[in-house]
Amino acid sequence: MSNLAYEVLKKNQLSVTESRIQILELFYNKNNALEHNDIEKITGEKFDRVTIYRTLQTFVEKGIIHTIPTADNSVRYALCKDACTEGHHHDNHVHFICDKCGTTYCLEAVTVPEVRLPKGFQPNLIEVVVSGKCKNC
Amino acid sequence: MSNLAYEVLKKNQLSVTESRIQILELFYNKNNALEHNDIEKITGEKFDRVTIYRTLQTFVEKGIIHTIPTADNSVRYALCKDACTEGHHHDNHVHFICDKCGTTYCLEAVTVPEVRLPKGFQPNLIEVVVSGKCKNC
DNA sequence: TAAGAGTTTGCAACAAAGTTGCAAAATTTA
DNA sequence: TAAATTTTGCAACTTTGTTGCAAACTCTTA
Repeated sequence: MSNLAYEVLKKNQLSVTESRIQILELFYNKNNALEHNDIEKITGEKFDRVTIYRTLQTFVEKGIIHTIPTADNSVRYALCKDACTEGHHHDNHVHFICDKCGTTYCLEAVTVPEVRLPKGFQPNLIEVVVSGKCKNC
Repeated sequence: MSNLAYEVLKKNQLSVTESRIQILELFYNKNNALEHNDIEKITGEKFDRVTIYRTLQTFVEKGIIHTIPTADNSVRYALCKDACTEGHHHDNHVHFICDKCGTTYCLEAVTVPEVRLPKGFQPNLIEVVVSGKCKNC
């Protein structure tokens, strides 16, 4: 069990459990976004489906991971930068989804451009999702 | 039955049926995005769930409507501009989702800004989804 | 405008995705 | 280490989406 995952849980005042440690490590090891289904497959029968749902939900609430909007209806999760805190996400980076291999990347280096909205619309969060061919395809 | 819906179906070489006309009119009347569930509720028991799914799918394929990416796992559909043709969507406009009332708008007037990607990433489609408070909230 | 070809619909049955309540197990507190 | 608290796994359920097929409808064309 890695110290990193342990410390992140502690820092967020979460009980340290097998499932939380292992699921969190999955995100640290694989450096791109994961779906609920991926996690279920990777961890095999180790954890109940419900536990995985609840763990992901908890991580989102605590600002440890964030969801990525996709045009198909799949829900993907990725690690948040340190700046994210409970209830307040600041992942103003661009997401990239590869059309070929399906991998979803958080392009931390690419910041979200300014968007001019019509009168009356007040922006809170701007999500940019680019799809195309990734560096490995 | 409106001429507009009828003509759009004809232009796209689709058989003209009750469900297609009525669902398409829904989009023309309500000027913002709709979920499958909305349509089911509005039309009541008039059409089978399966028919609605298939109708939406057909419309997407023909480029009559497009899907909007959302961070929650809901799938929303909105009318395409005329430029969209079968298999080729060009809705390079910004989408706005209101945090308060949940309404999803296509901001046709706001075009998607340029995004600089790291080496090796080739963009194909750029989706921008802004959330916040809309003009009516 | 009527018959035949082709398409679409509704039903049933199923599969996948997500949620809830609750007792048992694990973790934390003191 | 024992009690208090939290989390897990199970069962049951709801919602969402898919597939095959016969019946109904739409389109074609003579």
